[in-house]
Amino acid sequence: MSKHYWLFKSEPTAYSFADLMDEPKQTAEWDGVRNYQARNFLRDEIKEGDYVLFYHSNAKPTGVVGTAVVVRNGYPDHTAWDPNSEHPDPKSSPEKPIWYMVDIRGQVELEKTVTLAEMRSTPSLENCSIFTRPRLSVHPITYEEWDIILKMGSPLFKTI
DNA sequence: GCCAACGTTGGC
DNA sequence: GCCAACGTTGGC
Repeated sequence: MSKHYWLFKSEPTAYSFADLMDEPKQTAEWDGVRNYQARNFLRDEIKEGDYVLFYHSNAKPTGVVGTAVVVRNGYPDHTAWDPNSEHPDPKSSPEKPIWYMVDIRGQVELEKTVTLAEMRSTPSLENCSIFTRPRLSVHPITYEEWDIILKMGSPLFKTI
């Protein structure tokens, strides 16, 4: 059972990495995903103990800002059948859930944001899912990509 | 099952 | 605010 690596996108005006770190136990439900491909990852593949890069989209600048770890496997997203939630879906119900979420716990804020522009100009990241599948909000990434991005965001660590 | 229209994401 | 790239919807 090897760990897998993921990149989760969030608009910081909606939910930022700082918001996650302000939660009790730095833990939150990753709710509101309403895309089938991302849903499949959340429901079937993302497991407790997997690592997550937290990415800010529609930000200045956009990029990876921190890390998190998955603390609960996929389970039905109850906000879908709450008409007062931000992403209601009347087709989903407790009996027949459509959408899923995991819980994540914030770990470390990067020393510096690894911007999308920096990642785009890094040849070893050219096959990264964020470039090959634009607009997806949950991406699988490789260990190599995880490692490269973390080092880009940790210049002090890198020089030790 | 095809595909046009429409909606959303998200970089710029 | 613009718009490219996709995903979804619904008529046929």
